Amino acid sequence: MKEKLKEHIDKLIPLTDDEFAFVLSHFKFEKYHKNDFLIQQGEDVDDCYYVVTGLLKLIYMDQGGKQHIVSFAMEDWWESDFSAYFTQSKAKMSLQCIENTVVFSIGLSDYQKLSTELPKMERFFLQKSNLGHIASQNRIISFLTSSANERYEQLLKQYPTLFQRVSKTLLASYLGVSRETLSRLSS
Amino acid sequence: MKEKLKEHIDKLIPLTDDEFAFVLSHFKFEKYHKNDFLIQQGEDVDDCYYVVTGLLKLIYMDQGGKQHIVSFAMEDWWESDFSAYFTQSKAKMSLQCIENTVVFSIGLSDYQKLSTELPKMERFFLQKSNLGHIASQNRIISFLTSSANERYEQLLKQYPTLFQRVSKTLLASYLGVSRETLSRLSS
DNA sequence: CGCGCGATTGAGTAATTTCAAATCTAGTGG
DNA sequence: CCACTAGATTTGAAATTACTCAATCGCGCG
Repeated sequence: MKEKLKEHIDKLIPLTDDEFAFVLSHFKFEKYHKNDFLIQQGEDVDDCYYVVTGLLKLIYMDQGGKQHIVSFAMEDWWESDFSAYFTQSKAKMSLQCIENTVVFSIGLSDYQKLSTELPKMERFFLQKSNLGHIASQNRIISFLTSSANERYEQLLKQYPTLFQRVSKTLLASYLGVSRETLSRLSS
Repeated sequence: MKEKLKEHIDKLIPLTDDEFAFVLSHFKFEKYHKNDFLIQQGEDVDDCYYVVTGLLKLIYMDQGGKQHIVSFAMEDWWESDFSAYFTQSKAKMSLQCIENTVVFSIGLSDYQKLSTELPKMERFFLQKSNLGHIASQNRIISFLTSSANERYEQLLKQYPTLFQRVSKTLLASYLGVSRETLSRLSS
């Protein structure tokens, strides 16, 4: 478990064993079961999560009670309701397990302490944040330029494993179409 | 001009005058005219831009030659094709002036040097990147949960000044609808 | 005045939604 | 092994929404 996190960080910013031990001391190791909530809409967001194994969904519930998948968080992903996390406000989204999931979590004060005390980690978080920003922008581009059908094909190409792990209903909710429409798409 | 940048950074991370002078030495000061390109799709992306005054559009052109507005960059915004910038690859998007625009620009090596030599700035860039990520996610949520009509109203509420500064055609391209459809929306 | 550009309107077509019904699938108990 | 059920998926049909292509309108500017 620890090794996975170390390798993950090392890919961007190589750390010595001592440095990694220091990093690790800021994290909590947690296991959740399918359908457990890590974050509940309307409540405080204490932690940011690194997914070791399992699968999470970040969901936004609209006024009509309909759920929308803002993001899937797979192995090696970092996820939270970042807006609520960084501003210490109530969650606008929920983070829930699709599968049993193992994470490392870090509270905001530890996140900041770690960033300050080990500049390499601030660099790491900066690069991760940039990548997250870029990923979101690519999703926006796919909404702007592609039909539901094309978005579906892009998703399958990019994350072929999702196909086996989540229901079509959830995929539809991620793509922004009704489950009936998704069911009628080609391929 | 310099004062605007300093105030902007100070809002998140207060700097001494000496520190700011050091920061500023990494930036270039540039003026562009309406319709000028700061970044051209397919070419190298040398810089990231802070908009002092003016207005930019970040556009993605699809296979059919249709332009899509990924983002407007107004006063105090940071913009670039971040993917191409950070990975030193060719631009997938163009950045073009809607109005005459004044910017501070910074090359990647200066960005990295500055981040390393002045940790406060790495902290600043991290916070900015987080905010950018959050903004993109909110835009995704509005695609998932809202009709074209609602997205239009949200945009007007959030950036009422845009309304006077850009053509309806561009607004439509930002919202992901045809200009004819936008023209038929209420309000 | 007349040109050009952006915005609007009209009409037909295509895509998507909604609601309802039918089908499929996996797990359970007889 | 079969019947049964709950949940997910698919299909059908009507209604809505958005798109495209074309024509028209409105206005600023030479």
